[in-house]
Amino acid sequence: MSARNEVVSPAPVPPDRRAVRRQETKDEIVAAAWDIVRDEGLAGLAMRDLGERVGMKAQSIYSYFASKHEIYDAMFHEGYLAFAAANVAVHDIPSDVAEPADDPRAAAHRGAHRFFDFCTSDPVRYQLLFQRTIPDFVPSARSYAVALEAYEAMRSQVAIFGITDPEDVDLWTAMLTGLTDQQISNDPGGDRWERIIDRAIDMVLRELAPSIFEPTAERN
Amino acid sequence: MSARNEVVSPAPVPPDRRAVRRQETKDEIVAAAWDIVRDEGLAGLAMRDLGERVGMKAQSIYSYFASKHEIYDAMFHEGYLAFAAANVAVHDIPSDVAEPADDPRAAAHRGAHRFFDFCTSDPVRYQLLFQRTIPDFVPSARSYAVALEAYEAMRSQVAIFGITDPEDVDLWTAMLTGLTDQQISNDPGGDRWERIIDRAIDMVLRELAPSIFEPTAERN
DNA sequence: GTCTATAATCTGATAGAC
DNA sequence: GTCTATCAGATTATAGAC
Repeated sequence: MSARNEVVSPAPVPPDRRAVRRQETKDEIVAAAWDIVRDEGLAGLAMRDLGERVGMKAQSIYSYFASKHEIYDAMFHEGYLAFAAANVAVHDIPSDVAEPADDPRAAAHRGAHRFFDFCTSDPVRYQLLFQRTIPDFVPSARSYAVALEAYEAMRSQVAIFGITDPEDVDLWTAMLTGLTDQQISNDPGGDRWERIIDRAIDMVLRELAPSIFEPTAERN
Repeated sequence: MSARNEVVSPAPVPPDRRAVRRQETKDEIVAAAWDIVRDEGLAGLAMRDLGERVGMKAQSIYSYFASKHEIYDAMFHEGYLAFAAANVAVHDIPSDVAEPADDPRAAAHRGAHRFFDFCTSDPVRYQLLFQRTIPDFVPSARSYAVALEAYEAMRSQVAIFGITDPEDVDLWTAMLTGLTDQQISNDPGGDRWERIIDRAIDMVLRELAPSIFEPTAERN
């Protein structure tokens, strides 16, 4: 990331302190943007407010981001990195605790709750990442690549449960986003749809991977 | 559609022509607002553009609506009326054609497709009615009542399929909005999730109302 | 009921001094 | 890298003439 070394001191890998500092400030700006957006809504991000929150004039932000869209893009990028991390984390859970690590049904339930929690914990992020709600915003190639990676991670994730057919994957995602969406839109802060996740997941698994429910299921 | 008679002549109930005219103009403004919003996004509604589209100055609109929010509210109101109408329409379909009118499974499939079509045919309307995306907008009591009515209509609708338990209804709505949402967000204009509606509905019915699938199902 | 005029404010973005 | 100054325009909304 900060690979450009401008001044090479005696060290082998001299971190360009200029670039590091710069990146820190950019991160700080993006963090402030998230704060604002959570308060004012996704469309309510104004350069003025943003500058005020990081302690500089709005115009100075243009030293770090060429436009407002570039800030949205950085948020999009960051959001999908977080999403991918949340999904991957499903793997490294207890390996030999209560439930066998390779119990696909338990893994499916965990995965569903992870996704649900990730989305409902930050509705505005959900809006930015998964709904097309900012009219002109188109993610950059770099950010879009991260989004695709995250989707692929999810695909390989559900493949563990035995869901590989594209239509099956679509049914899975529809069920999950449906629960999530209803929770966010109709019971924000509550748990009305969270309560029925396990039931919904079992229903879907029974449809898509019934072998999971067989007494001594031998996968594949 | 154009059922309102403007000139009544010797009729017993003289419609206040002033009021009628006024209502017509209000309807025209709201219709123009929908046009703009479909082009520019829900947040992209500007009084200037709105005035231009109906052929008057922006300021004149304030003779009809006290604020921009009142226009959003009128759209919300109109949208839920349309939603209720679309749902109710499920009843009066073929009564003695191919499928028996009281075949709950077929009725469920029809209802699902109606909802799906209603939503995907106008994503911005979907956004206004079902997602909280305009930060400050809160529907008026009058509009909210219509929204509740529409929800109740949907409830009595699914009751026909044998879905009455609140949690069951929530699972039903989650599945439907999930299919809808994925279609709008990830394949706008396509049919990737539309294709799996019937399968998804059967899956849900098998979970919520399995008796439907019994050879000679006697309901209740 | 529609207009002109205008208030009062916010918008994203640029130029150039330091 | 941050600032001042400023552009060029948008926004919603009100006052008051006609």
